Amino acid sequence: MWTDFCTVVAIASNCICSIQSLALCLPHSCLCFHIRYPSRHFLRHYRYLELSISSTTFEVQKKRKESQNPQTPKLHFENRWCSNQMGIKDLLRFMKPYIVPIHIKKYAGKRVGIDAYSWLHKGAYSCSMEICLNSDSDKKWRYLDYCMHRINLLRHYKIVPVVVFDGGNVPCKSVTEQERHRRREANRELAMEKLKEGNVGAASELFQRAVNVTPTVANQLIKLLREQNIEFVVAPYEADAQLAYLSSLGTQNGGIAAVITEDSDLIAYGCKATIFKMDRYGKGEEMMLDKIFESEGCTPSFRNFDKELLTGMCVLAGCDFLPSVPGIGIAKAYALVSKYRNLERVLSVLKLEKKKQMPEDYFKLFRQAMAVFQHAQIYDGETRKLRHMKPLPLELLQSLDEEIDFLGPDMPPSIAVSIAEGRLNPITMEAFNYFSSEECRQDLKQIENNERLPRTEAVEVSGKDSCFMVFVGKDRERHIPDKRIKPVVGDKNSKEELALEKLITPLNVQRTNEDKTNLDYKSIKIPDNNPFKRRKVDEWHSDLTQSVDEEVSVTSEDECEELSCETPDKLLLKSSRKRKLNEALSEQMDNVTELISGITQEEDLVLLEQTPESQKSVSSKTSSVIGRKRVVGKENKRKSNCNNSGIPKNSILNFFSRV
DNA sequence: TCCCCGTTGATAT
DNA sequence: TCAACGGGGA
Repeated sequence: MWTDFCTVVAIASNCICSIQSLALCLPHSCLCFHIRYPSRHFLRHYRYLELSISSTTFEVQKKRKESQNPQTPKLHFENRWCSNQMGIKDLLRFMKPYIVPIHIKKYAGKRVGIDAYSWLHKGAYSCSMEICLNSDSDKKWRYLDYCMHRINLLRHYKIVPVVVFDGGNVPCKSVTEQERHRRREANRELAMEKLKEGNVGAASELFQRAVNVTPTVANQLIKLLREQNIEFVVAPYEADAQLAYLSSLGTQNGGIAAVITEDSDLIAYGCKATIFKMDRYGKGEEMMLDKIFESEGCTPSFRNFDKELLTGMCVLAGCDFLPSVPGIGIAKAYALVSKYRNLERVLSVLKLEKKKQMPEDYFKLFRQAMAVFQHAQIYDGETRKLRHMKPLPLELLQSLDEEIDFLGPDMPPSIAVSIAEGRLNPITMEAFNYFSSEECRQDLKQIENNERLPRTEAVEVSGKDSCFMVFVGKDRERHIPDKRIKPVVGDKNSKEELALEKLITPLNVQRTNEDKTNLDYKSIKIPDNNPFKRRKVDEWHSDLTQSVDEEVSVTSEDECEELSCETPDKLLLKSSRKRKLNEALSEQMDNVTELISGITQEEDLVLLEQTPESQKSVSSKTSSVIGRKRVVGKENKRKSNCNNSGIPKNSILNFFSRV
């Protein structure tokens, strides 16, 4: 409503207004916005747009910066209720006296939480166009390299990374989320226009603003983490809340010593130690909560503050869940809280001072925002259930009229577990395919060939007293670490299958284009991008042995390529020769082939045993061994690929190649 | 005088 | 995305 109103004002008054303000306010449907939304270059050179309206069309004239009249009346657009603010406004600047530069090695031997989306977003900048266009280029996976590079950096310093992903959207943040989504979409459309015009530079800048890190994108990282046995959890809602909760736990209970993030919200959540702006070498800025409350003679002083007052100050200054009252910034918020030391009193004073500018329901919204920071829904890894960070006191419940859905709706434990373990998309509630990328590629090939393919689907089964998830599809048991998630065995008349009424994902669902290309991450193996050039001799040695193995793998790859590079005629001739040879030998070699198939199955089993769950260490030395195993595994899989392209699986050629 | 808030250039990816 | 700067309202 507000944005529509602003647009009407802008057009009706035939005014000249700041183009950035205009961009903030114009609604999605406004043609003028789409056509004239400026590129950064445009913004630098043409500061104002003059809007005039003639019967049916808009005319937009550019005014050069140099010729602008400083007296030009500007419409002041406030779009406060569509906050694009990330975290608490100006909090880090305000807290500067308490922020100290550190190196991540300080946390050697400790568990450190990571806000995964902050890294995913940064990583996505380098390949934003590829992600937006869903390109087939390998560049699309750069964001994974970025994240794994930093995770490897932590592991290098003997830090145990605990990666935390965002889950579903919290209802009270939905306005902010919608606004962000709308801007991304607008930028994407403009980027496409620029691309059509051939202006790749402008398009790429716009794609950077359009890139959206979806749970599907994040799930690619989850797959890598799972393969490397790196601890991760998908929060039911806000990752910040989950991280703050983990930071409140002792190390023995799965707690973390610090959080690496870019979001100042962690301070409002009461996180004990937060590291901001960690760079590629491990340098960052740290803020310890205890030091804030303890330090003397430092301004601003928080000696008389407690966690609640600090959170209150953050909410007053404006956060993702509630924009600030006009005229109240971080400094005013601090002054008020410091003076009255009671949030209710601060609100009463504020109401007297800012009567006109304060929304009627500000008190309620303030309490809700406070409740999000103090009582957010988090996943309890021990009980494997959702719970509140801090239990909701009765008084608070009463003051909120017992409406607590703004914290995010409750969900059955089985769904919470599936989300936390990265098997269920927390937004669409569709099951992720969590096979390895190689298997997915095989599946996709089969889909492309219109072959019938058993799929894995998450299905909610409701009983009288229980609700649990089942997974239907191939290799079920192997991929289900959660014992409560029951595999459905292929008996179509089984009771379970009859009960599959509430399908979370329809069985005939097609994989989206996004899913399809995302499954193709060819280097799902450990990205070898450790930034440290000086390494020990034994590391060089292990690298050398690894490189020998890689050469083996490259050779087999070359062989495959050799096959694929043949002309179709030659290939046909080759395969027909092989087939004839097979047919001739197959009859005589029945017993042998049975033996081979036995070997194949056994080998497959060996491969299965080398699933990531079996890896017990994430140290660099072990990972090189794991890497070696995986290379061998990869080689085997490649061989099976080659088989698919021409040689029957049980053929004698297979046997000889094995020997 | 204080400090909110819009603008701008720099920076990283 | 962030820090710095300056205008302008309180």
